[in-house]
Amino acid sequence: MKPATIRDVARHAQVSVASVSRALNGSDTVTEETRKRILESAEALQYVPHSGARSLSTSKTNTLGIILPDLYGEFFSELIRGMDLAAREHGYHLIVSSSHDDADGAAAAIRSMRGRVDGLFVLSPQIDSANLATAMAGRLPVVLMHGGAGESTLPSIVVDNNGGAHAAVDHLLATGCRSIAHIAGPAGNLEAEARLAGYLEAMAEAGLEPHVVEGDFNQGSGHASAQALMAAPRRFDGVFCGNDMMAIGALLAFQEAGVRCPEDVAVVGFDDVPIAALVRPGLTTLRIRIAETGRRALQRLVGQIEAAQAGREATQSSSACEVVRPELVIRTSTRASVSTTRAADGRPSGVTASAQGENQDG
Amino acid sequence: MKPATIRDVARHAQVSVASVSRALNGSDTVTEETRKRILESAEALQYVPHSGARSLSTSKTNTLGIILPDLYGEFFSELIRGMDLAAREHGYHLIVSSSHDDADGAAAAIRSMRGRVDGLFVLSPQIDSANLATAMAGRLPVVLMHGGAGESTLPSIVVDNNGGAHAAVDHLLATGCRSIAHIAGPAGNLEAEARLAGYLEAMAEAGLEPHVVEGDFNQGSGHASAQALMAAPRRFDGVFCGNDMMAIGALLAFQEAGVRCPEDVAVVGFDDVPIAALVRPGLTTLRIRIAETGRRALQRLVGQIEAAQAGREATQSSSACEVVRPELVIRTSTRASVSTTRAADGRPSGVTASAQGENQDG
DNA sequence: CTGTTAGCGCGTTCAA
DNA sequence: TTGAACGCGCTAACAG
Repeated sequence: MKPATIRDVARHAQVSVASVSRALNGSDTVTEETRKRILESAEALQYVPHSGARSLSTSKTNTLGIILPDLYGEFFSELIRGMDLAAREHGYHLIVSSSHDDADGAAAAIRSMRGRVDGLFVLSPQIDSANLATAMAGRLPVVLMHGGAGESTLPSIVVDNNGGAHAAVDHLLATGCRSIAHIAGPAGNLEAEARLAGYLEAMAEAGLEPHVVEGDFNQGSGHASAQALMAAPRRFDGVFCGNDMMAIGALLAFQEAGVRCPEDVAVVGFDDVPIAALVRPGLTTLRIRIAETGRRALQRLVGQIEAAQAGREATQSSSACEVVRPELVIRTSTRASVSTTRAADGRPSGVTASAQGENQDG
Repeated sequence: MKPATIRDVARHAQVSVASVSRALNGSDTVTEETRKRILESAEALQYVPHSGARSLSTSKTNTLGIILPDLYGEFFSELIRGMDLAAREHGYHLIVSSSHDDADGAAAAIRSMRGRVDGLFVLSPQIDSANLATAMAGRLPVVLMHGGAGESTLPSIVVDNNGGAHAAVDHLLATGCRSIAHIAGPAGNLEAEARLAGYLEAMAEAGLEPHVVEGDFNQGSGHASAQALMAAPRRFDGVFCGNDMMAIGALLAFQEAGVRCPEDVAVVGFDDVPIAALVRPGLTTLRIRIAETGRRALQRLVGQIEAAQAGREATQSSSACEVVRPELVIRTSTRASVSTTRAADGRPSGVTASAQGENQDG
């Protein structure tokens, strides 16, 4: 009744377990005849290697863990999708652990990964470097993917939120907006704070008064924040939202209130999740090639793991902080530009004018 | 340098490994004093139990596997989200294995799960019962979640696709449509085929000529199919799409072509993914409470596992095929109804009139 | 109450 | 080329 083990196969094939192991793992030197007999026995017994046991003896799980924060949405789906695609190319499985609203929870999740994974992606913005270091007793390879740009010495991939926010404000300015509000992400979230900081800086540089309402990165809060904005005495003709989901919520709120977009108010999001191109008006946003970033993160983690297995340290570049520069994608939620936009780094940006027809992924 | 093991802790605390195990697992009888000493040693050595090793000796991984098909999207994201939430309540981790476009790939993925998980969700519509049975050597608890309604004796959760399709056609009919086309999902996909069959039946019952174009469940194919529909000589005033993503693609295609929805053509989708409520016009669709279905599936799988650990068979109900009945959600992509709609099972349906204001999830 | 020992299923030396 | 024995890290009997 119970699944066959390697010893069952050995007995059936009249050989030792060592030979079975060798034959099945292809590598070593085995007589063609005995190998054939072993394979037949394995087939007959429907033998399937026990990954757990194998992991224990090889100290290699071929599994990677992902520590996610509480909030969910298209951003993380896309990221995981990109990672997953790359993972199977490299022969790895993915184990996800989400819903970590607090730092302790995330730390516990990280600890529970020991002996279960070969490496870890940490996406929880709540957990700070100190807690992380404590939780990481064991030198598990890791790739950090939460906001704090290079504040840790661990390998990481971060988005240039500040630059992206600047580009958003610049674009709104260039298209004629004079009074730009910001619907921010939740306080305490590093990504949200960096985007807010970028907004404040850009506004200060332009000599404009900032106007901030706090949301929580979910679509509902974007809706509510937009209503709050409309209820306030202060006028505005442009809104930069901390992410796309809030921007979509805002778009709907404006629509319900009879406020036209982009004529009356222009809206810019952040992330370029797939939905952004599907709403009307199409959402102008800062594109992060999400799935590709996920793929890239996976490559780096695998690189670390392989390096650790072989030599000592990973190649120099792999221990650095890689930064992803968002790209402004102009759709119809903002008006036509009247002057040249500048990229986050000051050089001419690769601005993408996105046509209506882009909505074909098939 | 290497992580501390239980023996390091035992040595440090001057006790045996057994005592350490007992102290850490809380259960047994240990003197308060020695327990305290052990905990201190564990703390000092930053000891973290090795889940892999523990799994091997307890033959319990506390991990559940999910075998996903190739296509990704909001539907699966939502489902996984629901599962994940429930999983951590039950103390389980989730390991995902996606991108299985063919039956062999899915079977291989299932095999590779041995020794890695305590149970499995199979969502790949490509794998048939025969292959599945072969791959499942080992009596691993499983919950099937692909279209084939009850064709297997394994526990499963299936959507009443046929009934949902009937409801969609009935609704279009009730709102005055006379010529209803169908954008179908990919051939070979059980869900897609069941929805197509339901459409064909309902059309036949109404004495109408069917009109089918095949898509692939992605948004792009919905866009292309709608264009194909418009290019064809045959007129139509309603479209039932195999899923929401294709419906959204179709919506955009109509918009681009200047065809008004719902005035010129009414559109109905299937699934009620989160985006469905966010596009304009709001998409009328058949709601599957996706996250909740995921939660339910998890409960059933855990129920099976616990039953297998304890007694013999799971409770009778857990080995059955549970069916999820989609609920018609009327938004603005279809016109106002002029007569009463009937539910899939013939009784008055719990039709939900969804207001504009529903777009607040916060 | 605690320590010793035997597996869990597999990879991998080391002899033969 | 093959086999016997050990170890991966931990839990669970069985003694003491």
